[in-house]
Amino acid sequence: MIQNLNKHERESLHEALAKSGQKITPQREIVYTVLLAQRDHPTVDEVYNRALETMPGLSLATVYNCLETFVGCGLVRQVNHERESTRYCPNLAPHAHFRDESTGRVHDIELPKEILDQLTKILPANFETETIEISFQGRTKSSTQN
Amino acid sequence: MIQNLNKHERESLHEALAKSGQKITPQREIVYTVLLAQRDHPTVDEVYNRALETMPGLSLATVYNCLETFVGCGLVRQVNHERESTRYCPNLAPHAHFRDESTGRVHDIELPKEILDQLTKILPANFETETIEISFQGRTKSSTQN
DNA sequence: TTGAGATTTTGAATCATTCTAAACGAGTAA
DNA sequence: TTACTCGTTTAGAATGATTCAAAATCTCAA
Ligand SMILES: [Mn+2]
Ligand SMILES: [Mn+2]
Ligand SMILES: [Zn+2]
Ligand SMILES: [Zn+2]
Repeated sequence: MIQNLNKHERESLHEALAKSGQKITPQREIVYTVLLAQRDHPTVDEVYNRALETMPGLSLATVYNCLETFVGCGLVRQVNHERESTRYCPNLAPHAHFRDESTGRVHDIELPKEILDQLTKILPANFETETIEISFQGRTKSSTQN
Repeated sequence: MIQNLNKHERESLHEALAKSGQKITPQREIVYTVLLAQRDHPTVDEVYNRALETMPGLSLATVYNCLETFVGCGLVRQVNHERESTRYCPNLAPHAHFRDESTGRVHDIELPKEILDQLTKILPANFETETIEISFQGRTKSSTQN
């Protein structure tokens, strides 16, 4: 089963929501809990099915709503690969994503600040960046499968 | 109107198709011509509408087919941003994309080889990359609008 | 306790993309 | 010429993730 949010986690949820004038609700709390519990970049349906175990009446639309809210207040990032279902990531550190094409799994890749800096430097002077997304596609060699 | 392919362009089209055992057809030639004529990363619908001016009977399904064929033989790249329609890019040089959020336009950003090299170095040893995608979102300041 | 405003819920609508099956066309063998 | 093969194109239906609309619930300040 899924642990509750600890004090610090509930704090950042509350703070992020409050900052954009929104409330903590049981549904939002559970959806956020699901995201933190297993950091495998779940799709909406995966979040929905995991959350159902804790709150059987929850609706899919609400999961869409909650996730959209979280993205809107900067608590969570969307991760898109090709045309697949959007995935969600609560890791707020700057990082890239690696999608293993044989398993479909998405891994976080830590992103050195210096690379981000270099990247913004390749832009023409009048281009102002708000976000940068970096995604790798490939395979992970066996051995100790990550 | 749209120029025909020049000798070199028709050559790379023929070669790329032949390499994967496929033929040049009038439809493929026109779709490829449309892509080269205006390098603004058109969507399928945009390609379709531009191609219709030259070949009125062309079907949308065929445009999907042709573009998929081109992607499959490495002639063209798909460009995805968020959940929007897929766009297509015939620029084979390594490059990133910048999406201007106020206009929706997508610009090519030249990508120094050294940055690509550095990027592959941040991966764990057992991660084998096949593709890297880098995309910026932001705005272009006015003045001489690019 | 009440009313306003936010949130959730259900089910329908959207729409880019994919699928299906029939028509077509170029090339080849008979 | 004719018939056959196989890849391609076409029209239209199906799919499926996401969004929308409207009614039901909830929250919370007054
Ligand atoms: Mn692909
Ligand atoms: Mn967005
Ligand atoms: Zn992530
Ligand atoms: Zn491009």
